[in-house]
Parts: sequence; structure tokens; C-alpha cells
Amino acid sequence: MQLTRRAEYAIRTMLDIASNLDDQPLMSKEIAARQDIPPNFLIQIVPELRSAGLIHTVRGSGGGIYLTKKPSEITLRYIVEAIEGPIALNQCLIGDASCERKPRCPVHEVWALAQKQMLAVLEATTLAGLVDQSQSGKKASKTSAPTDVAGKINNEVELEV
Amino acid sequence: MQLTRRAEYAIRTMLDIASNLDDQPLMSKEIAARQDIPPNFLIQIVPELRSAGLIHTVRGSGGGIYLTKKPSEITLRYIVEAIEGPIALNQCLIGDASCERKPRCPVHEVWALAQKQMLAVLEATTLAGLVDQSQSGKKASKTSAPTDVAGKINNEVELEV
DNA sequence: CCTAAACTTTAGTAAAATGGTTAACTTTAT
DNA sequence: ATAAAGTTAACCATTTTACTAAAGTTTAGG
Ligand code: FES
Ligand code: FES
Repeated sequence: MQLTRRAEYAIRTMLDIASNLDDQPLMSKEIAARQDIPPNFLIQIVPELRSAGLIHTVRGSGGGIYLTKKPSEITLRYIVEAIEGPIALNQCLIGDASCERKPRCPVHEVWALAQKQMLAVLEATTLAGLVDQSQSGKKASKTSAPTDVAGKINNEVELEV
Repeated sequence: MQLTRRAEYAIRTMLDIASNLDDQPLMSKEIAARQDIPPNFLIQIVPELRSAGLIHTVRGSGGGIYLTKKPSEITLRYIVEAIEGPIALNQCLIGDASCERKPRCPVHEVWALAQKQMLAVLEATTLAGLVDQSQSGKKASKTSAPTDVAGKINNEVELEV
């Protein structure tokens, strides 16, 4: 029921790159150092982010990593699922998995709702929002209040089961 | 990020007992058969439910299991946490775990909110509600509509971060 | 063209979690 | 007594997790 370190590191990495103002690509080693990620572990995670289409990598001397999309277009959910695959709170909630118990299982829809609520939060959160928040946090919240995400959720989540 | 089989089986077990109308205790073997649980696995789970205070067990011939509390007082969250321990979507969200990154980590409150949303659903769901629903489901919903839980959530969840 | 800097790929690995099974033990109704 | 229940503890194979390591590939710059 917990985020893996891989995914946690992937989030930190994406956040690190999104916070970068220069337009030159960042080296994985530097990111690892800044974000307290085992460097040898990160170079294993980077290709996964790449094949998920989240980052672009430049090989060779002077190479590095940069984002493929705008930070405002990258959600927390997308990053997590790029590393861990589809998020599911129970086995029977994975994609099309047809659980034979589903029709008569009264708990199923409860898990489905719990998952929906959770995913709504992860989906309403973009890299841009996070960077924005951490920067405004440094000097007495300027732009968006931290309650922003909650506000979004309230409007976006549909609660029908 | 997924419920373990242990917890899933625990839920089925609790549900099975709650659905039982007789006042005589149920045998773990019978429950296992009804709920598709490996019997030898269940007899390992039962003591955990007992030490969590959820069930009362009677040893010896003619013994079995019955609930300690009323089904309306047992939430889904409580059952899951009885087996898996505190639910936390990320390591830094476990109890008092003081993550050194927390102060400067912009993602933390997002995970906290996602978890809160999820837990709200699991907490609004009681055994009584589930039994009620599965029984009314058998003959064209009679009492509470399946949207019940959602309705509850809408009112109960506080969305401030 | 050669070398160092960067990502890529593939292996390997120790420790823990997962999902079970087995068997010896204790309690209790009959 | 004895058989029927739950209790306890140990065991086990497999998978996942969180890393480490090393050989390979691409590319800028001298
Ligand atoms: S079938 Fe999905 S929770 Fe029971
Ligand atoms: S410190 Fe909790 S999510 Fe970063």
C-alpha cells in the first residue's frame, strides 16, 4: 500500500528538472546529489522515464536530461504510473481484470471509489503546481495557496459510484 | 500500492461473519470454504483479527468465531489496519515518521491529501453498510442505494489541506 | 582520431515481503 | 477419553525491493 522508492525518486527527479531554469540539460549525477538519490539507482530509473515519454535524454559529453512536456502538463499520477504501472488499490481493480467475485462482492465499489478519490488528487497535481508552490513557500505564499489542490478536487471529482 | 491477500481475506471473513444470522459461532474452515480462502492461511489470519479486538474466538469442540462489536461499528479501514498496520501512501506519512525532507518537500501535502481522501472512504464504510447493500442488491435495491457511501463522503470529508 | 563525459543495457544481489503449508499444542464439549 | 475446534511457531518458495556493478555506446572537444 505504499509508493516504491523508485517512484519517489522519479518524482524528485522530475521536480528537480522542472525547477531548473537554465535551458541546458541536467546530468543525472547532479540530480541524484541534489535530491538524495543513490546515483546508481537513478541511472536505472532515468531510462524508464524516457520510455514513458516524460523526458528527453542527450547522450555523450555535455549531455543530460530535460523535460519533454511543459510542467503544467505533467501530473503526479502520470509519473507514478510511468514507474509502477497502473495504480490499483486491489488486484480486482487492475485494468480489465475480471474478478469472478466482482458481481457479488459488496466491497468492490468501495475500493473503486477510494481509488478514484485518491487518483483525483494525484491527477490534479502537476509539476508546475508543485514548483510554483515550493517557490512561493520560500517567501510567504505569493501566488496559489496550498489549498489549491483541495479546491480543484472539490470541483473535479464526481462522486457517483 | 495494493491490498495484500491477508487483508482481503480478513475483509471477506469479517463480512462472512457479519452476514451470519445465527447466533452460534462460525468455524474458520467453513468461512474459508464459503469465501474462497485457503483454510490453512485463514487460521493464521484469525488470531490477528482476534488480537486486534475485532472477533471473539471460542476454542474446543463446538467453538468458532463471532464478532466483538456491532457490524455498524466496524469500518473497512479498521479491518485493513488490523492486518497491515497503519495505512500510508508514502513512508513519510507513517505515524510520526519525521522525514527530514518534509519541510521543503512540496509533494508531501499532496500525498497527505490523497491519503485522507482514500481513508475517508474506507472509514465511511462499515460492515453493516456492506451487508445491507449486498442483501438489498439481491432483489432490486431496497434500502440504501449504492451511492450511499459517496453521499456520506461528500459530507464527511473535509478538504482543507 | 582519441579520449573523457555522459547515457544505456544487462547482470547480479542481499534482504524483505508475500502467500502459502505443516505440524505440534491447547482447550473444551460430549 | 476423544474428537473437534482454535493457537503457535516454524518453514518454504517465489517475487519484489532497493541497490550495486560493469561493460557498452554515443558525442563533444582537443
Ligand atoms: S471483487 Fe473487487 S473488491 Fe471484491
Ligand atoms: S517528504 Fe513526504 S512526500 Fe516528500
